[in-house]
Formats: sequence, C-alpha cells, structure tokens
Amino acid sequence: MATLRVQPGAIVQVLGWDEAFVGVETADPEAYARRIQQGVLDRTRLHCSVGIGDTLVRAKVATGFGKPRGVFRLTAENWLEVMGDRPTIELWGVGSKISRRLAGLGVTTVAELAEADPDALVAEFGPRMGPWYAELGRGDGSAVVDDTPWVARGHSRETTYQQDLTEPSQIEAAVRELAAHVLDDVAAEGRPVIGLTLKVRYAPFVTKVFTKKIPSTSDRAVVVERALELVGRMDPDRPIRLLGLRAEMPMPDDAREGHTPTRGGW
DNA sequence: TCTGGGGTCCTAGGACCC
DNA sequence: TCTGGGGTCCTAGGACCC
Repeated sequence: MATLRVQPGAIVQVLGWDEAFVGVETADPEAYARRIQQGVLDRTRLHCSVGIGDTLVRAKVATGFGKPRGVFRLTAENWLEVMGDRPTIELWGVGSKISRRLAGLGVTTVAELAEADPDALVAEFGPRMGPWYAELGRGDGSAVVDDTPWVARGHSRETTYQQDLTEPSQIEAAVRELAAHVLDDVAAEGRPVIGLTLKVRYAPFVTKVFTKKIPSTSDRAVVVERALELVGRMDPDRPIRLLGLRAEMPMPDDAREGHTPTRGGW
C-alpha cells in the first residue's frame, strides 16, 4: 500500500490485505500500471496484476484478466465484448446463490443481466439490490476512489474446535476466551461496544447467530456478562463445533456520513 | 469439497409507537 | 371489538468478499 501511495497523483483505497484501488488520471494507464507493478516488485518481491477501468467495477473485474502479473483494461467500450457472454457469477458481487436466482429469471450471462427487466430484478432482489445487479451487469457505477481511512464496524473472533464442545463449563470458558481477544481489538480503537453477536456451529455444520444490542459500554466485565447471556439462547443438547463472538462499535460521526458502502453503489 | 477466519451489507418480520 | 397507516428499532437469516 505504501508503494501505491507514492505513485504520482495516486489516490489509494484499500480493499483488503493485498488489494487496492488506485485512482489516477493519466494519458497512458498501461504504462502507469507497469510502473506500479515494478514498484511493488522492487519493494516487496511480489508480483501483482493490475486492472484498468473507467468504473471501479470494471477495474476490479479487469484485474482477473490481468492475472498473473499482467495488465488488462476494461471500459464501457469493450465491457460487453469481453464480459457479455460470460456467466453472471464472474461479476464482483454475484456468487453462487445470486447467479442461480438470476438463472431462475432467465438471466445467465452478463449481457442478459445488462438488459434484464428492472422490475423483475426488483421483484426478486428488492429495491436496492435489484437495480444494483442491473448496474453490475453493465459494469456501471461509481468511478470515485475514496481514500478515507476505513473505520471498522466491529471486530470478531471465531474458533473451530478440534473436538466438539459439550460441557457448559467448556462453552463458558470458550466464550470468555473469545471475548478477551475481541475486547483487545476493540480497546485498541478506544471505542465502546454497542452490540454483540454470538455465532454457533452445531455438529452437522448448522450455523446460527444470536445478536443483541447492549447499552454502550467499555467495561470488559459487562461485555463478557452480556456475551454469556447470549449463550443461554443456544441449544444445550447439541455438540458445538464452532463458537464466534463479534462486537459492534458505534460509528464516529465523521465516518457515518459520506461514503456509501459497496452495495448501495458508490 | 465435508468445510478456516474476519469482515460487510441487505432483507424480512415482529414489536412498538403515534 | 376490530381496524388504518406510517415510522423506527431489533433480531435472524442470507449473501458476498478477501
């Protein structure tokens, strides 16, 4: 990320541990991309691929065509030519479930999604997601790279146990352990806890979550108590394969307004 | 495929209020 | 006693991404 940030004119929006958008205006994006790759290689000895696009979605999808170590450009001009005949699951944000539901509407390719009846999409996926999928099919959307530092909504820990938990004492100890880690992460940000989610995976891989809003607190003991209360909602008779605990934190005022998340559309 | 960990966001339904 | 309409908040579940 540091290497990206020193590129001339670059605005960097981190997407994950190893991925970022770089917003830049340049007459020769391929040359710019090659310079980024060289810079990253020099500094980290890691290769990367670069996608160039006129929207965030197109740039993101383009990185896939760049792999390995390459550069690929995807714009309004060649989007349908490159993506049109491909299955919808290749879109960023369409997974196995959504692609199957789209198929149920007679939409199997990106081109078909791009031309799909908006009303049908809204009826199937709702007023937000419906239009968003249509936009995705066209590769449209925001082209704004936002370098506002990410503010986490929450922190969580989960553990899959080598042996299923069955005893209440084991379960309580496990939750306390998870809570300790989560609280460390939360405390590192100096923000209180306003909600908890207990995740449980029972023996044959059945997963449930229990959530609870709590009065804002930074008191570790209080958070642990609230977490243990959630344990009471679990089925006491089923062996437990996994437990997880997530703490939700309030958003600072200046981080709440402004950038809308991935799905709503940039 | 017999299945890890850390995240985010959206939707539906129920409770509750005016 | 039964019934409208609009709104918010909370919880559970679902889906996706790296």
